[in-house]
Parts: sequence; structure tokens; C-alpha cells
Amino acid sequence: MDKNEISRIFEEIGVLMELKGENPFKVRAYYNGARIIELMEEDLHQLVEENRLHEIEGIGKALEEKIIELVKTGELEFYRRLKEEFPEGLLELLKIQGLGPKKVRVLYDKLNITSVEELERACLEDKLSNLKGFGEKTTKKILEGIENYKNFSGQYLISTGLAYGNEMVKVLKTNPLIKRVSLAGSIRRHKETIKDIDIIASCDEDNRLAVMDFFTSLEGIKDVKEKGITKSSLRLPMGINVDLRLVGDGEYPNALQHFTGSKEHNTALRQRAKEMGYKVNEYGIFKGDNPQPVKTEEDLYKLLQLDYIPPEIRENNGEIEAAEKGNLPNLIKTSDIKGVMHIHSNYSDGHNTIEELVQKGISLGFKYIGISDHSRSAIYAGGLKEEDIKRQHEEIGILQEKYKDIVILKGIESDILADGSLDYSDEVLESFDYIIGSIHSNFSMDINTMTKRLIKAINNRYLTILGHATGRLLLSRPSYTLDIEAVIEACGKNQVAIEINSNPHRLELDWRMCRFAKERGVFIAIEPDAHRVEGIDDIQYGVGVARKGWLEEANVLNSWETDKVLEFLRKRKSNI
DNA sequence: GTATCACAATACCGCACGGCCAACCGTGC
Repeated sequence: MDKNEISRIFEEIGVLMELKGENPFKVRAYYNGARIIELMEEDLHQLVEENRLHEIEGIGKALEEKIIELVKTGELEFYRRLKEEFPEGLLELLKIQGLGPKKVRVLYDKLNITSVEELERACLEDKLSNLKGFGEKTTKKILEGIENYKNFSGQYLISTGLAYGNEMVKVLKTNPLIKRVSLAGSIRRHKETIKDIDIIASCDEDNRLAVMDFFTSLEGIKDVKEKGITKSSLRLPMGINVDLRLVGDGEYPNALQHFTGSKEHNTALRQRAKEMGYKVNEYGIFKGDNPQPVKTEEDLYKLLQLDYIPPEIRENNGEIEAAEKGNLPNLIKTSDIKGVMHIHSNYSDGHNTIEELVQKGISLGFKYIGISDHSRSAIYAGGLKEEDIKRQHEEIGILQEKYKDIVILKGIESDILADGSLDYSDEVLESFDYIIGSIHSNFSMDINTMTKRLIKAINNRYLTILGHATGRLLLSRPSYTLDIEAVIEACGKNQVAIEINSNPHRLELDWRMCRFAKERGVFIAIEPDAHRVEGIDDIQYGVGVARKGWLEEANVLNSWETDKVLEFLRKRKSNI
């Protein structure tokens, strides 16, 4: 059993214990354990072999025993028994906004509600208002939550898709019968959320059955939903479906192109092919009945007299016209990133010391790294008081002496307060190299008040970067209401950069707005919002969003050389 | 359940807000 699966089980144990009403700290120990295992760099099996699990902070005797049982037997008696105490549907109910373990428990105990459908019916029949702690407003709120849930159900974050998808592809590559294999579909296009994992592979016709046997008997799958010689579908324990399509190697480029989509892109591409006297489908490209020789996806686009269109921008947003004219953007790459500025240290709610973060930056070849802890109003996150800031700046000074190959910047992630002001006096704000401004509280404002609040912050000369501009959390919380276009325009006018927050739950500024920002001369900072060293690797997801938004090096602040970035920060601050 | 400078007993981010019910509890950041 691999660490992702063990992490998932601990997470679920945490949820079930909350339902049971266990001691909240005990519950947190399991959530904490799940996170530690997920982010662990060492080999879990090796740690079990060497009996070294307890050396990890946060893993005590009880969790150690459970991990060992899972690794050795693939099962966990404690988990099995815990699961039996509640019907499976209750876990789904917890995903509904406004419903926590306590309320779900009451719904189950008093009304025997075990599924979202039953809950919806009970709300519509007004059965909840008789329950203690429930009233008219709660029912209304739950119904809204259900609506929201329905829009999100069956979807997963791109990070989840990539983690499992890449692993699947890696395993398939070990099979010598498979000639070529790749992820396809929305994962390959780097959509922020995905429904399933699509994989395309090629092999000789005689080997199809053997390859499908291999695929459907892989370790760690929950069940096989369908099995054929051209398509098989299976489900992973966490619920996500994986489809494998198997074609001959000659058909591979077309199949890959076809199943990468998007549907809209393919429709437009087929239309173009038709005008040129070709026919394109998932099996090939034809002139009359004659298949045209195509060895790669690149060949296919070339035959249609187009530059190669990267998968991320295949959304029928003008990419075909641009490819025709040779005007495709030279999309930003992860290797272009020269530093990051949105990182939390253990001064606030981050896990690592500044020195550890700096060392990680150096190991990634960064030329600069900025520390931006939470500001004083973010009490839940240990926001920095003025004396903490002084202490932090002193430490950064000392570290800068020690590490000469990287520039360490003094930043802060300042809360944008309800009235649009930043979280410290001008004198304190002046002491930072840059300031990221983000909204963390008072989300429910009408569109005008919220837009004014943001624009007031953007007009403040100390604000350098607007953090997670719309506050959405993918698959759980919609953006707050704001006039995003007005906000972007204000950023352009003031030369305030906008962040693409690379945390897989955020991934905003949304790629759909990136081109709007680009066209208005707004610079984008692709930031990890890391709370521990490993979190910095999340920039890969942010880069995916930037690519989807047609961004190039010139648009991305932290792909610039150090001098240019420092100049940008200095200029902004002195712009009175 | 974990960590701890008391090895048995204690602390573990802490506050705002909304809603139900009348002073608080659950949810969410």
C-alpha cells in the first residue's frame, strides 16, 4: 500500500472520529498524520523496515502501529470497524457548506438521513426546523450548499489528477508491450479541476488483450468498471476513474490529439481540415480514403499548416488563428521561474524556518526568495506583530550574510482589512521590500463595496502584489462577489502585479482572466503560497494556469532577473 | 493521539460570525 492511500485512510479516520464526537485533539492527530505521510520524502516502506517511523515528529505509538499494519497487511482493523459505525453517505454530507460533523450527526440520529438526496428531500419537506439547533435559515443555507455540491461532485483537483495520472503512466511505461503512452484529456490541458484520468497508449494489435490484462490487474485499484481490448475503465480507491484507450501505433498521434480535446478545439480543427480537403478523426487524417502519414501530434498540426499548439491552450480561444499566422505565444515554463515571493515561515503559520526555505530556494536554482508571513490581523494564522517583524528582519539580515548566492527579500502578506486599508502603519509598511495584499475575512460584501475595498488597497503605494484575487477555493467555495475586470484594470494603472496562487485549491487568478490582465499590461507573479518547504514545488500548477492564460516570460514578474524585479519593487514603493 | 524541561498530567492557532434561542454552539478562516 502506498503512502497516498495511507494518507487518505488517516484523513477518513479523522472525519469518522469527528462524526463520533471524539476528542478534537485526537482527531487532529490523525489529520496531522495524514499530512505528514502525504508530504514525506523518505520511502515509507523503508522506514517501516528499519523501524524508524516514530522518529518522525507527529507520528507516535498509535499511528506507527497503524501504518505498520497497513503496509504489511494492506488493511487496518481499526479503520474497518470505525467505517462500519456509519453509512458511507454521511461522509458526502460533510462536503456540503455549513454542515459539520455535529449537524450531520443530528441529521443521521434524528431523521436517519444518510445521503445528499435524502437531505435535499428533508429540506424541501421542511423536516429540519423541528430539530434542536436547526431553523428556517439553516434549511435555506443547506439547500444552497446542496446546489453548490451538485456543481462540484465527481470532480477533482488537477494536483490529484496529475499525482495519480503520472503514477499510472509511469507504471504503464514499465510494460514492454506498450510503445507509447501519455495522459490526455483535461489533465493534459491542465484544467484546474478534472472529472477523470484519460490515458492513451499504443501497442501491436496482437498484444491488446495482454496490455489490458496488465492494466486491469494493477495493484491498488478499487474495481474494474469495464474491460475491452480498445478501452478499459477502472476506479481508484479514492473514487477517481481512470480510462485507458489502446490504439495501434500508427493511430497514436490522432488518438492522443482527439482525446486531449478540448471538444471545441477539435471541432474548429476538423472544420479547418475539411476546408483544406482533409478529414480528421480519432483514427487518422485522410485525403479521400487515403490515410496521411503522421508520426507525431506535431506532424498532424503541420499537415494542417499550423504551428504546434501546446495542449494547455487548446480551448478554441483563438489559438488556431494564432498558430496559422505564426503568432502563438512562447509560453512560460517552470524552468523560467527565477524566484518566489509568497512563502510563509514558522514566524506565522508556516512549518519551516526561514533558513530552510532559503536552502530550498537555492536547491531550485532561484536567484531570489521573499518571505511573506501573515500580518497581525490574521490571528488564526499567527500573524506578525511589529516586534516579530523587527526580529524577522534581523534574522533575514544575518541569513543574507551567510547565503550570498540568493537575494532574500523582506515581504509580508498583509490582510486587506474591511475598509481596504493595509494591516500596519505606513512606517511599518515602509520597512518591507514588497507587500502582498490578500483578503482573508469579511467575504460577504456586495459587489460595489468589495470592489471599492480592493481598489483602495491597490491604490496604496505600498501594495506590490494582489494575492488570490477572488478568494475562491476550488470544489468548495465560490469567489466573493467583485468586479474583477475593474480590479484588474486598477492593477494595470497602478502597476500592481496580480498573483497566480499555485496552491491547487486556489489556482487563481483564473486562467480565463489572465489574457485580459496581459492585454492591460498587468504583470503576474506565479506564487506557491507555501506553508512548508515542499509547498514551493506547487509552482508547477501555477505555471500550468499561466500557460493556459497565454502568459510569456515578459508577463511573469518572477521569471525576471533580480535587478529588474528589484527595480519594479522600488519603483512601485516610490510612486507617491 | 502526540509531545513534553514535572514521566503523570497537561496543552494542543484563537477569534468572528451566524443562527437559534435567550447565553451559546457550530462552522470556518
